[in-house]
Amino acid sequence: MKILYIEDEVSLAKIVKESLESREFDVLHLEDGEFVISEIASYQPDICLVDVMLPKKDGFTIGNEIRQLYPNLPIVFITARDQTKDVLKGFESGGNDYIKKPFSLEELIIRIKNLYTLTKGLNDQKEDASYRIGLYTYNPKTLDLIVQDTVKKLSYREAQLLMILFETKGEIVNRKYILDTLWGDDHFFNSRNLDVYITKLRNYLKSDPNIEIITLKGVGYKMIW
Amino acid sequence: MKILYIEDEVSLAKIVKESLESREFDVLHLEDGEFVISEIASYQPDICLVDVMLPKKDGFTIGNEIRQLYPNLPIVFITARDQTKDVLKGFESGGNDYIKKPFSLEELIIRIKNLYTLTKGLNDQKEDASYRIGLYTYNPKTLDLIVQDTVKKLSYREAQLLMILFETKGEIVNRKYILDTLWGDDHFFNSRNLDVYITKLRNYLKSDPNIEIITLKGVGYKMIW
DNA sequence: TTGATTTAAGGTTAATTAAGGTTAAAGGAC
DNA sequence: GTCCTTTAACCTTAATTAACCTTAAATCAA
Repeated sequence: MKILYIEDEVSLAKIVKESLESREFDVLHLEDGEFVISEIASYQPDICLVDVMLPKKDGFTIGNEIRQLYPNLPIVFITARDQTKDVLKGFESGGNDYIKKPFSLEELIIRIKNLYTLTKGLNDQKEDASYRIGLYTYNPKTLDLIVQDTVKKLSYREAQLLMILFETKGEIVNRKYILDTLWGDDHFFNSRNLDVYITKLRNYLKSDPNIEIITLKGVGYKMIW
Repeated sequence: MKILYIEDEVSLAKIVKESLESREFDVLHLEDGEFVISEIASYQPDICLVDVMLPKKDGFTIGNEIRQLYPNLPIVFITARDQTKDVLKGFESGGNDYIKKPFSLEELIIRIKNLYTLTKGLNDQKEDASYRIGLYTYNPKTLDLIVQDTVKKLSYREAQLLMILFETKGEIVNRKYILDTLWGDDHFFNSRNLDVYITKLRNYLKSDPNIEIITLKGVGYKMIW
């Protein structure tokens, strides 16, 4: 996880950078925001940590510049103790947070992690993405299978099976592979179990006639849409 | 091991103090040297860490005062980057050291370390470290779970469970892991106990519909928001 | 070679069992 | 007493097992 850190107090910055690095964060420290846009372009940070009180350009101005080009890049502002909340209000959107000076390192790390996980779905397609299966949308985080207005929450087993079929879309998955993956072995009872779950999924997915879970007898399954 | 730390830059001081404390040092921070003698008398430090550049009374003056009354108390001076060695020469005796700003925490610790001992006490100075859980804010120190205007004070067990779920946000936690961690074993009664606390937490957290504690039957739980 | 028959694999639905949820009451610590 | 934790009773739902049905491949008779 990469953090762009803009702070003019060199003594503080050095300590914070060092501490963050000891916790496996990757930190680039800048003393001012002069070249922040080009730095973001080359460094590709996951989060920005910006001191509000800066000599050349103040932190909010920098924040605005970042927002315009990178609307989903989370920013944590570091503000003076006595600064009012009102000043920050405009920035308290989903992608921002602030922390008061003097701050606890623990608190800073928690806020960074929190903000990052909150927003990572926005920039990063991988983490919070939902999958499209024909007319359906499946969200692996919430286990929700959605079509039009209806939401079906899948059970653990259903979700596991759907993911295997999704991952191998258009290809053949061996029955044995599914059984071993989900139940640990391909014992007779589990085999019948799999049949049951295949039926369930076919049922859940029947709103879209183009989605098919094709049986390849003696071999496995193939899901297409 | 107790450290008396005199530093006027509050931001830097807080981080240094916290970092030292996280390594089992006990730190008393003063923003100036005004009452240093009485503080030493009551706090009984093993070492003093003194910034040279202070607004009211400069660090060397403080050092001299300490020396007169406590000739054997070691003092580490923190000096500005461009300050010459000559200024410090008079103080480079057996009982003193100095470190240049900006300094590495590791370097500081090495210099202090001659009296390093492990103590059990954890850092209890963390002021308002709090966690964000959806619309909620949770303060692990006060055990307050806050949403809008309402504050719910969690019990010990509730807090433990919430922390486990929080730490593993978005990931699956095994039921067994929770049971072993909170109750020491996964006997039947404890298992029912866990169910009770899951219900409680779900209730407390229901103001934010995006927060879910998903059951993965036969496996565990996954908290998302 | 081709259609009928066999057979094993898988499909469907329902019953059973096990896991967990909910609520309330009992027990304990302060 | 009061608050928290544990125990308990009963309820709900998911996972498994079971029974019976269907289908596709394999075998076989003409």
